[in-house]
Amino acid sequence: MSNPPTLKDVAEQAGVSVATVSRVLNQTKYIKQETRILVERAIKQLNYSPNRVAQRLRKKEGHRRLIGLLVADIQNPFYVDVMRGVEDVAFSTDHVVFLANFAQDIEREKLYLRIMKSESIDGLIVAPSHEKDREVVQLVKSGLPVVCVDRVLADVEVDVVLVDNRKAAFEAVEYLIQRGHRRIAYIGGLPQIPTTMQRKKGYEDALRKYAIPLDPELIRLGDSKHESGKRLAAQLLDLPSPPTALFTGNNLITLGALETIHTRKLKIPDEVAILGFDDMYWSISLNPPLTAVHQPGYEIGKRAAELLVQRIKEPERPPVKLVLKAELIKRDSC
Amino acid sequence: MSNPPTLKDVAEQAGVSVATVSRVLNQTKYIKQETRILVERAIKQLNYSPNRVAQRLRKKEGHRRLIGLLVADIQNPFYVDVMRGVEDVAFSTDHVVFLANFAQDIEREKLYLRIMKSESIDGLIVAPSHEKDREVVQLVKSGLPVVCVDRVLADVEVDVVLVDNRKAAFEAVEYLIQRGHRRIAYIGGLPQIPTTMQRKKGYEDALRKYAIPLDPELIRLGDSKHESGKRLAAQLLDLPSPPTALFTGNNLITLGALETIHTRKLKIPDEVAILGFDDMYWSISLNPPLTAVHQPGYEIGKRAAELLVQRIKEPERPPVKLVLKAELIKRDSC
DNA sequence: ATATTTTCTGTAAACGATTGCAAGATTCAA
DNA sequence: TTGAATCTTGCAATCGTTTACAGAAAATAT
Repeated sequence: MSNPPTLKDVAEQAGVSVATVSRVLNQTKYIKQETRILVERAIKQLNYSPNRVAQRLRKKEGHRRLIGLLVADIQNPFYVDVMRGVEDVAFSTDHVVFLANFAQDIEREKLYLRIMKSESIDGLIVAPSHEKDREVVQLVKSGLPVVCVDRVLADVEVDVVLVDNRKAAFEAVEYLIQRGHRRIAYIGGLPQIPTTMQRKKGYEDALRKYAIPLDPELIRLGDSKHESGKRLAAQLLDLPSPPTALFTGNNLITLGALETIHTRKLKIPDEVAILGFDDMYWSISLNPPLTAVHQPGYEIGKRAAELLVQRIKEPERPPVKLVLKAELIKRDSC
Repeated sequence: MSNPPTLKDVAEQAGVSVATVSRVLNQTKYIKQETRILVERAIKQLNYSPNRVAQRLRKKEGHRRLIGLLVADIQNPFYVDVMRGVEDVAFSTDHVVFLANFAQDIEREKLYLRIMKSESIDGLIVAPSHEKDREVVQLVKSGLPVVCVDRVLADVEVDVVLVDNRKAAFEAVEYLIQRGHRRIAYIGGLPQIPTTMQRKKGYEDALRKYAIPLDPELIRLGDSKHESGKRLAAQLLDLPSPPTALFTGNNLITLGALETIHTRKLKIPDEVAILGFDDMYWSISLNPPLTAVHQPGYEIGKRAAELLVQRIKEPERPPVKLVLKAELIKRDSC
């Protein structure tokens, strides 16, 4: 109903000018005790709090900064961890995060990028949907502080935080081979996502090292979501000569594949083994406890946020590539 | 580096006044074809997009609206579903959502409410941390369109979307009793959260109906997080006369309790049964497939967003309470 | 031909804050 | 008492938009 009180309202209530009120709020020196008290009382009476929209418009160097966080899929627990990391840093460094989820949808990503830009954010953390993502590249070039997480950007210098996906995938598949598997399938996500291809390369590296022929039938790419994991796992298991082990390219795919295996009442790992990229904190409660590649999602988010905060302060610092360690957690699914 | 182009830049480039550019952008009639083309070309050349901060400051009505979504815990898959529901509606009705997660921390909730308010959002969807949440009540009273999800607010009229928690809990516990359990424990979340208490009441209703004495030892409230589920389950299992079944108050608690049970290598449901409030789409892949109360999280979010959009358009509409159906999904954990 | 209506465009005042500048009020020294 | 130095405040411009108002140009009517 009634609009929130403005500086002007406070000024009238206190009988001073808006400038004075502003100065009280911004802790400038040279304010008489009396007026300060007067103004503070008025602020309390009206329950005034400054309009950040106006502040952002006016100030170049605002106090509490706005950082955008654009993630690929909020349903994926990995990104939830990233987000928590970002948020904790933001909170403790007096930043606010504007989160958007584009659900692996390129159109939505574009829209949100436009919106973030025009919300005049002070910096952006993003997992670009592909290496050449034009919109993101343009944003970087325009001088906006940007940090990429999980996925890299080609042809442009930018801070990035991720794990060595190829190596992690290699180690995972090597482990499967060491456990005696020869027919190993890879279920990946969207082909344009850099991690999908990096993990595929790691998978191929491992097969090559052990001289296992690559069977294209055993490589299936989907859309990075639960449903595609379910569907592709079913396709693979229906093969005349089905794989004995599944290497699944992300959390959601893993859960989808598990669902297929369970509805078919297959025994893991005896009838089919599974190893997932991305761990979940409840992996131990899955049936059976899942062997998985653990990416430090929270850490990734935290580091990315720290880099961003730094870059906002010091825009000319040369870009950094931070490669964190991924770790294979051995449990009982293979 | 270079600041983003403004209306003024476009105007200069096109050789017209800023007003004209603005009119082209806002599709006003009375624009000559020639100038329109001129302006559009300039816009494209400069890759201009309007500054929404300035727009929000200037306009009261008629641009892409900003709706705030304040959730209690982004790690909880239930809220992720809610969020997706909200986001889908927002997207298709030309709204933008500003998401914040207060991680069950009252201080953080307060901060984010302040921030949302001063970001001049057009409406808010929130899961208040307790019934009398002063900040939220004040926001409602100030006339800001607000919709509560999952949790109610006392003493104030406001749109709300939730399930009948007491009834759902009652049915769940009744089911446990029918399966032969007599010593049933309840592990709840934070005591000040309305749902914690509603579910506790449902639990007590069921015991009372079957004349099972209430043992206060068997009721444990924690902080709604994974870790507390883990810890409280351990306490319960260490009791001289431990419960034969656990009724867990939310997703994260359920996963925590499962972890405890699994690290102790106890057989579910023979040695201890478990029934969780809140289902997860991968519940079937848990060990064993989890029996759980399914709340329609996506639907809750969707309905809440619809109500909010409606209320923004028509602020005087009387408040609505939408009670959706929760359903017990019977699997193998009890 | 002029009068009237309809198109088109620019000027300038908002929106709610911050801030350089200058003037008025105090204090203090001489 | 006077002059300088130090506080304290208000005026007004500014950030990037939208929009009421008015004036100019074109189209139409008389």
